Amino acid sequence: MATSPITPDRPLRRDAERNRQAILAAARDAFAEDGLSVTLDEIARRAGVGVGTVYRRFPDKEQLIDALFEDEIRGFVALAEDCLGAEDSWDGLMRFVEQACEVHACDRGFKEVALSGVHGLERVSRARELMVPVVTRLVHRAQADGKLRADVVPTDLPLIQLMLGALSECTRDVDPDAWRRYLGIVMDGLRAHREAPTPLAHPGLDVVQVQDAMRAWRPAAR
Amino acid sequence: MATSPITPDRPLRRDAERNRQAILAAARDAFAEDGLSVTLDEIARRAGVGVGTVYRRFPDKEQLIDALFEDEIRGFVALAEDCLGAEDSWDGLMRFVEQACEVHACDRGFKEVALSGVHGLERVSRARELMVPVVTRLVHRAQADGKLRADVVPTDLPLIQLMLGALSECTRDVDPDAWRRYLGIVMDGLRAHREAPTPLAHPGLDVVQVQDAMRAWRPAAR
DNA sequence: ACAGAAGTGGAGGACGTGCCTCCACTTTGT
DNA sequence: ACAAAGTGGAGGCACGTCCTCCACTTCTGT
Repeated sequence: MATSPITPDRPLRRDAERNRQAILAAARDAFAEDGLSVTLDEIARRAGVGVGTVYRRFPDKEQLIDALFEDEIRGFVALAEDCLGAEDSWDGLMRFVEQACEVHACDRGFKEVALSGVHGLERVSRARELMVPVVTRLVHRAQADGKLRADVVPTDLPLIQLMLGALSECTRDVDPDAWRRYLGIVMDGLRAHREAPTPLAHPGLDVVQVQDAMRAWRPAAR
Repeated sequence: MATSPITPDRPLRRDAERNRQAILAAARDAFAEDGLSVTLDEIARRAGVGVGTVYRRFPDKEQLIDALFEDEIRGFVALAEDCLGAEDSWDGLMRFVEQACEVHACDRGFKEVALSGVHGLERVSRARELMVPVVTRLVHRAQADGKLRADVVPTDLPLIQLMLGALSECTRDVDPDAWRRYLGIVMDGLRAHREAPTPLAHPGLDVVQVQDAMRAWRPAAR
């Protein structure tokens, strides 16, 4: 028994590694389109492999999520740090919230990982925690400049994201950019001073669109 | 065959009518607490009757919902009309949105019937449609007075409700009135003019509360 | 008081959904 | 060419909801 029969980190066989990549790619797409609730069966179907293969590579969905989203979250943190460097503190904050909404609007999986707190293992949670200090500094900087109303606190931002995310979830099929309109309204509410309303980036929906959006709204289950 | 053996509108036997009322009351409570997704089995349990009894009285859940919520919606329309009578048009609008949030926050069933558009039969849908003209007038009146920014449209209101509703769904167990804070921010965004921020009615949440709220957030299923 | 109509309850069947296992088979590397 | 590695997908399991069914109980009119 000089060498154990299975070395834990022996590289995968070539075909197996190819499948692993296919699974990751399929999962990324599926999660982005349909959110984290897609089944591993569906991911297998998209990747063109059997369910068994998926389960061998990723013992459960959480590990697949963890592997996929750690990088994405870190990338997003970097993006937030970039907003800290904007010359105008309000623009930086605004850009941050807008980009967050953008990502949430086109990647449901990311949104769920970022907002929900229940998904992901250590790696993702640790990455998520990196957000806190950056957001705090974004808020305080804009307040120090007198641009952001003094009575908001950093923890307001995730909740505002949550509101806009819920909206964009409903309007995604009706008018995918509708959230920009409501982001405009909320941001106007966040300004410290403002004589006139800032023009809204997006037109209002008509009655039929609102009806369809409402139909898309699903109450939290159970 | 002078009289058919079963007259369609013969009154129920006394005990049956008592049970019917118990079912309606239990359903009202259950829907308010847990939303429309409660099972008829659960409603039966709460009413202290068997499932069979519930199914005999209300062939399916929709009819039960229809029977329950028609009145509630009409009552709410009346309340909206009342806001139209407020001497200050902005206060009227504000009161309307606030009351809507209040109802949504403490009666999940009502919120789902009012917002989702998929529940309820004719009676409820007809009642829901009564809202449209009232909301339109509330908005136009506040705009005519120069209080509400000119670029909002009546259809913005349901979507704003939806945003705040999503938020209040998440924070209900952490801080049931947290929605008031974000309503304050949004309303400030809706004002046509405003030098300084209007003081917020509710303090911000701390980091732990936000974490718990996020944990409560459930992405739209499937 | 009694007959028969009306009403009851809740076990359990039908169905749907998602997770994951298992093993006869195929592919790869040496 | 042969063993080790990898595969696929049918199907088992667990769960949850909806709703039916019928032996039993309760009511009501006479």
